[in-house]
Amino acid sequence: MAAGPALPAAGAQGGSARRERKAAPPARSERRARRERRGRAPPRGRATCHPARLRQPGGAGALVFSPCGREGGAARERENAPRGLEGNRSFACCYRSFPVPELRLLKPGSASPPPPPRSPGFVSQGRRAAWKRNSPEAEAGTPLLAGPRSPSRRCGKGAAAMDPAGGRGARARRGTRPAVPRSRGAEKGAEKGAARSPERGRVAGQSSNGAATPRAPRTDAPPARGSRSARRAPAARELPAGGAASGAEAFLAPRSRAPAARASATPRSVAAVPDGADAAPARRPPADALRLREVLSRLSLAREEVSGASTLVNRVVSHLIQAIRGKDSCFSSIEPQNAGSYYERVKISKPNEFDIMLVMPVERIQLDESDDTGAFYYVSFKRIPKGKGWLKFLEEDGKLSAFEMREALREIIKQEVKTIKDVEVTVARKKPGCPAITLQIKNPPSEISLDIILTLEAKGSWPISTRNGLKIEQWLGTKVRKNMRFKSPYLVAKQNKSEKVLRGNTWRLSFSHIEKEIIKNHGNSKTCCESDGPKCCRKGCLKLLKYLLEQLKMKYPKELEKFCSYHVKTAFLHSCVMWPNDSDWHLGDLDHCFQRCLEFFVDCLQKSQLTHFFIPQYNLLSLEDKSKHHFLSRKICHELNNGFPVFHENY
DNA sequence: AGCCGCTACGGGAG
DNA sequence: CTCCCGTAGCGGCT
Repeated sequence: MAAGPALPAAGAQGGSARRERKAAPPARSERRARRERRGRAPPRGRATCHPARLRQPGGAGALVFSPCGREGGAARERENAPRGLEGNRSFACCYRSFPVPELRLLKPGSASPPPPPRSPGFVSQGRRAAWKRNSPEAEAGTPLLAGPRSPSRRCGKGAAAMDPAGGRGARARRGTRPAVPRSRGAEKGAEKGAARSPERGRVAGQSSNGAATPRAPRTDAPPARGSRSARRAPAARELPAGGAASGAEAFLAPRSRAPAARASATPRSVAAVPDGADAAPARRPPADALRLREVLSRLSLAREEVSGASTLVNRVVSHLIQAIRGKDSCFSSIEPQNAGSYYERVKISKPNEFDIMLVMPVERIQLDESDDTGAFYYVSFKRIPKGKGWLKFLEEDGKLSAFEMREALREIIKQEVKTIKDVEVTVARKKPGCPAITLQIKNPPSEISLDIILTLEAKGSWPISTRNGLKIEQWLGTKVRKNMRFKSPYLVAKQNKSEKVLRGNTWRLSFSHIEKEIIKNHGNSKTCCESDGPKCCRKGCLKLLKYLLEQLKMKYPKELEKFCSYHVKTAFLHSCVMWPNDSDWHLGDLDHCFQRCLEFFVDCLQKSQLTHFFIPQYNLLSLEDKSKHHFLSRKICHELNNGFPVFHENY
């Protein structure tokens, strides 16, 4: 992107009325312009909405899906043999082994041209400031419990009266004064907040006292208003004939779509012809979609719980970071990086598990594969960093000992948790082979589990084993993929169990930071799930997948102990690749999309083949556990064919 | 140059 | 809609 004073901000280029409105305060637009001149990406990199990005699904995604086998061993329908993958190497390469969905691709001539590159978009750097802000002092005024819930959902006035004290001046943030030039020290507390731009959270014409302008209930499809919708129209017009339905949808088996389409607020054409006998087992009553949504709503995190848990976790983490940095010169450069489902916003049920990576940048290291998975490595230094205290973690052969490093960190943490006041924290017992140091934080009446993961940021390019992974070109774009691969790969201190002698010197590649980025920016079009953009059900599907596995694990703890949420997350990411378009994930099609993900996962289980999303040669389902994979696949099929009874069971 | 206070904004809950 | 948390950039300060 050429820099220059005349360069329009990405948001303006995208033509979003909302963004232009947001850019109104002079201070901010000036900042943005300055940022652009300095060649930086716009905040969060999501401001660009290139009409051509909203292309028709010519790349892939059109499919017909047969239901999986029934409980009891009915043969799976296989009449939709894989074909049509030619013309799309990435899919052919990675997904040819999935026989059930049939990817019918448009001919090269009819396919849309490759999408224009997206703006870099991923400008992430752990910022210490954020962590400092979460210090106990900053949190002191934050009440753990929000005020009583307003009886009405539109709680403008009531909400304005809620908890006037609290962290970061947020309560007063949406004042009505225009943005004023910043001056440090002069504006504290409410003043500070009042100085903020009032534009956010308000629509034109809304009264300043917080009373909401009456409006129609929200639907899945935002009404055509503002310039965003208008600009989306050309892209829609590019779609193949078939009205509002995308090219992909035109191919979709109508079987289980009919109810979903009814649930969708967007009028869409649905093929009228049911597809024969295999339709029966997976046909869902129309109420299914509603029930899944009801399940989803049960899984959302309560605000008070989030508030309480995040306060505790942030307090503990910021304390530990300060202490660890000061204790050992080797760890002085650690940066916390939030990871895992809570920070990906796909945590379900309770905010009781947090993952924090403590990232240590390391330069000039050499990675040697420790086995043929392509995931485990020995780490050694090409040149040992001076004065950093690394020597004590090196073995005789020069390999960096993951075990020793983690133990050193663990010792520091064990000492430090004792000094944390007001919060009761204990270090959990070691779990063999687990890269995390798990802290238990008392949060009566329950506990929060905080996983601290020692992570090396291996400055340099990704190992060769990842070369054909991350096949997101059709879904997120080639530029996004390139930018992601520009980021350093991470390594976590994880024992490779396949080693004959466990010496604790192997490190496993970790892509938590990339996964988080993908899940937070999951749309094929950049506006997916933004407040004015179309909502998709990708996250909903992932949450349901996690919930299903969680529930089944509760029901069959012994049989399913080997499965973890990373399996379903991986299957989900593959699903996103197979159905790359936002039109494949309409919010109203939740049940259909969820089934599709599950059927893909079941297929992986039946074949004992679930490819690591970033390391294609790495199979997450080891062949030794075939019977367990089949067990889970049978249980999932049972759920699929019976309306997910396990969602309504309590364990 | 790096730290840190501040502001802005997205996303999710209610 | 508002509220709140997480995230990220700006810019003053050291």
